Amino acid sequence: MIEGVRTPVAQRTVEQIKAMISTGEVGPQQRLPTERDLSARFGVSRGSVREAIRILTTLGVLEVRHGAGVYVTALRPDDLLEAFGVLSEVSPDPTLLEVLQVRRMIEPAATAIAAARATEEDLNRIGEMLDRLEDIDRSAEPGDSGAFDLGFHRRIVACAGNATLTAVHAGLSSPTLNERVWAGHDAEGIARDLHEDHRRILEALRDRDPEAARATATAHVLRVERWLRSHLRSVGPSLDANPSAEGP
Amino acid sequence: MIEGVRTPVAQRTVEQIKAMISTGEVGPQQRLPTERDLSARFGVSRGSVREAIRILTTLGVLEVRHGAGVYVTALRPDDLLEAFGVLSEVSPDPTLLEVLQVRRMIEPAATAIAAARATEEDLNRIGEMLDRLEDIDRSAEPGDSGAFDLGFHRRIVACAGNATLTAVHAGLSSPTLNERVWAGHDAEGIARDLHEDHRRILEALRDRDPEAARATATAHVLRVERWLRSHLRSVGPSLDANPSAEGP
DNA sequence: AACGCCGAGTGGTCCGACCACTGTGCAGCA
DNA sequence: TGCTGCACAGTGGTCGGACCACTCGGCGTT
Repeated sequence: MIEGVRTPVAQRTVEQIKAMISTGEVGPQQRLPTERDLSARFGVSRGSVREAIRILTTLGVLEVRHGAGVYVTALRPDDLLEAFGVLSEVSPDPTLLEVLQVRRMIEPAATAIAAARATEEDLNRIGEMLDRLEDIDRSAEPGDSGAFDLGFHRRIVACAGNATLTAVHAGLSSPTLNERVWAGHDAEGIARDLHEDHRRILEALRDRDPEAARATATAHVLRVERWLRSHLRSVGPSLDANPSAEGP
Repeated sequence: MIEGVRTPVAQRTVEQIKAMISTGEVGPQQRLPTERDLSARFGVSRGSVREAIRILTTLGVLEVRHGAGVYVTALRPDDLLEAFGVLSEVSPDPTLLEVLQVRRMIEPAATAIAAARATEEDLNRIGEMLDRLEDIDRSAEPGDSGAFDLGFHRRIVACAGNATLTAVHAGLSSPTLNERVWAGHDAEGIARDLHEDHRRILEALRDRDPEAARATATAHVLRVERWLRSHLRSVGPSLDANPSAEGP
């Protein structure tokens, strides 16, 4: 008997709930039966149902509203790739280099597409973000500098019109990663270079020039990558802390 | 109390466990205190601790061994991106096109790098896999055809030597996705084209020609992408995004 | 008609008990 | 002496019930 595999109850429950979604018994945005009902229906304890729900919530498939019920998400890529962020939170430093290398593959391509697809309004908003970013940095107060840098790149990628791409890119460029890359290394003159990169990227977008967009984006990521590589050895391996309070 | 935000206990526990890892109290591969100990230490119930552990397990940070204890994983990218696969399991069909578009960005780049880095042994194993794939398809038995197709591409990407890239690519090319793309559409003559693509890619790798590798890989993914696009309409819209983003 | 209160129902948390599995050390055997 | 095998203690896995915190809709007041 090869048989004899004991599937954990919680795991089995996960499959059953996924099945409910696959078969269409509950569709996206729709409400699931109550924990107590599911418990009775599957013949398992409520605690096990809760663990299953926790798993699917972490995976971005379900969404729990206290006092209101459990709902299936829209199942859009940004829902399902939400958990992606841990990568840049707990990974050892050398992995950050790998992450940047992956960004060097997708961000230029995305920027090139954005050059062809971005609307005037998109470009204006990207420009505004860049203005604010430079204002902040000029005022020598590195407050949310990273947040706007992030916003700049994300908005560009979003212009490519591919939600999956946007979500993957978001996972590879979390605030935590940015923080870890620049931790304790403000200025050093590289900020000016980065701003220049940003301006060139924006120009390429305004020119509707995909090739220029690709090239400038590549150069930008490459600059960060090289900077990080040269500064990694001096700090040694570490796992960053992360008291990240969720916003929206 | 200025405090007004009520953080769920389980969520807080997740942060506390992550902190234990961040501070180095427990390192990769090491064992965590028992659920009961953590329960006492954090002043929360064992059930809540379990939910927190479930979350971190889903994220690939922890690993549970029944009867032996809870361990921190190696925190390698393939651990942390394991959950990635759900994307291609529950996503609506249109998302599959987006996924392929992302693959079109990273797979050619990865193949180009592989052309420069693959060892002789790598190339031989890739070649063998291709032989088996063609054997299977020629025998008109589409059994594990998909598995070998997957293996072929994954092995190439692995040659790029970037674990993060490998993990991301794996998430974007799961068996489930392959299955969904080709479901019920064996042959149709496209199989021959795909094999030809594969051979060309392998030739480029053997020639150590990154540009050729990039071009052939792009052509290959593009072929799949176009095929899928032309076959998606025939099945009609499945779970497409809906305009009902209203709150109750 | 508009506002505000309240209660039923939902998820959130806790407790204590028992089951299933693992690893280890001791006892028994060869 | 050396190995085998079993029992035990400790761990995660599951269960049931109880109570708390929150949401929401309906009912009453104004």
